[in-house]
Amino acid sequence: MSPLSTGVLGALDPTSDRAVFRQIADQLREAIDKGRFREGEKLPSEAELVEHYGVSRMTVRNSFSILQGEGLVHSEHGRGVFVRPRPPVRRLASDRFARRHREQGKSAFLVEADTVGSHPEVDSLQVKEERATPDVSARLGSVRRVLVRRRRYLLDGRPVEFATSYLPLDIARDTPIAQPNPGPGGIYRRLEELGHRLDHFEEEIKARMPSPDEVATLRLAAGVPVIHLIRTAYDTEGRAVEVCDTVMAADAYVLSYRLPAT
Amino acid sequence: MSPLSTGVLGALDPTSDRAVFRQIADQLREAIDKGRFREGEKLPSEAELVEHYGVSRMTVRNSFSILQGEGLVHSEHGRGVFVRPRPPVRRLASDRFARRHREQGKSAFLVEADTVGSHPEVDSLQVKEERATPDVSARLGSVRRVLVRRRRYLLDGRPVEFATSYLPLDIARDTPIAQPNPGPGGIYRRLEELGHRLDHFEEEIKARMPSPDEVATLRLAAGVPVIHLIRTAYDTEGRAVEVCDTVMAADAYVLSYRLPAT
DNA sequence: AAGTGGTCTAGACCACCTA
DNA sequence: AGGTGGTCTAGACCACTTG
Repeated sequence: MSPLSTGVLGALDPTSDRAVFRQIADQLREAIDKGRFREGEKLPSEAELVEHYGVSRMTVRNSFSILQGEGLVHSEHGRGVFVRPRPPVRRLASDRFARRHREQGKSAFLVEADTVGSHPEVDSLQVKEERATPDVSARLGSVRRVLVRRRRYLLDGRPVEFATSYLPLDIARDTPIAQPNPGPGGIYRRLEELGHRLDHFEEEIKARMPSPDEVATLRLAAGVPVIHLIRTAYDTEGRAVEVCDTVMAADAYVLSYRLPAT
Repeated sequence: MSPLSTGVLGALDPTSDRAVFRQIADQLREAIDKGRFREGEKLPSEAELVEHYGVSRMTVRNSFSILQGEGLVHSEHGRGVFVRPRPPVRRLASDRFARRHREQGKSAFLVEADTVGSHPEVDSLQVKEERATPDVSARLGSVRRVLVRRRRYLLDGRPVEFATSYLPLDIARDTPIAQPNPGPGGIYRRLEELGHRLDHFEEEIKARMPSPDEVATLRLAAGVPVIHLIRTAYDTEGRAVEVCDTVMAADAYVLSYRLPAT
């Protein structure tokens, strides 16, 4: 409630063509960018900004709404509007499916979380048989029914990724892959034990805004896109043996790939 | 103005806890998802929805604002609110930097656009020397000054990507790379001619909402994230010879990568 | 109890587009 | 000219958080 909390903000330019609520958003954005408001810090309240700029409350709220859409701030009912902190980031390296990693006991997700000191969890585990969607069927080579494995990954209690694997029934039915816990090394190691020696993976990446479902599942803040990754695993005979559809909170990931120049 | 244009929409549930503007957004979203409103089609006007639901205009506008944030619709001043059409997508394959492509005459962007029948353009070309930012310097191995090449790529008149390349001065100064048009095969081919045989590239990918600058440069619609890609090129001696920082309209791209399983 | 953001109303004037 | 969205006001009541 300090009268100085708006001290870093300037005045409006009444001669400008730019809408008032955009000018206010511009000033707040600049203040955030310049570090005048730090991560996690509370911005001036709506009432203070109404007072400072001499505008109506809806105008101030429109400004906040812009910044929220840009993912710069988030609001907490009854508490205030805060500069959104950057969450810890999960880096996915291009060697993450190397056989040497599979040959260790734990799954890639758990191993990696340990090395960065985060607490990993997997929940919403679901394994069942379903009819293949046209897209999955096309990727797996005209398969009718598939084994589906869904699971959600969390780091330090925060959901970061929701993944769904699809495997042809003739490969996966009545194998450890159809168990909720497929055992050490994960399903890729089981596939190799079943004689499907893995050759390579193909990953397709898109980014988009989340659906309301995805907002709920990943507990996404406003202004956070998702990375939608579809990976297909091929064995040495050129057969697609798994499709994995993954939706990731974009603010929690950096993907990295190595490309040959030859 | 047809009284039937809201025919696909239901009634509000006054007993629901869900805010009215969210209920309206839900109904519109569902209608769009089910194809009751097609791509590019106009939604009922604000006035019609005010009439249909018996709410105030601001409430209807809040609903539209949700859908806009999700990238589902876009508004045109004086015309209406429309279902946002999905633009044509540019697919980037993981072999896009293979030497065989460099050895052809044209740049990758132009070749590829031709094959999908789009009209490619490059503008805002800018070449100059600058001090390296800390991040670029770290990636290039403690380089102080760099040659900077900026350019914007367009497909069929639509900006889709804005790229900035950084090269160490000792490599690029007084070479064709410092020319606005570096010649056939692009700067990667020039680098090889200068004795820097390329070994591999590393790409780092993030997704996030665009800054206001990026919205302007790429003419992004509301609710469209950007893919931020940073590529580093390494020569056979392990030296980083170029860093390319690229911001792409996420709705215009699918990236694809091949990962080894070994 | 006081302060905060969340929702909603009922107006107003403007700029833009189509006809 | 009439319809459309863009901006803005001045209220109101509510739900949530904090002291």
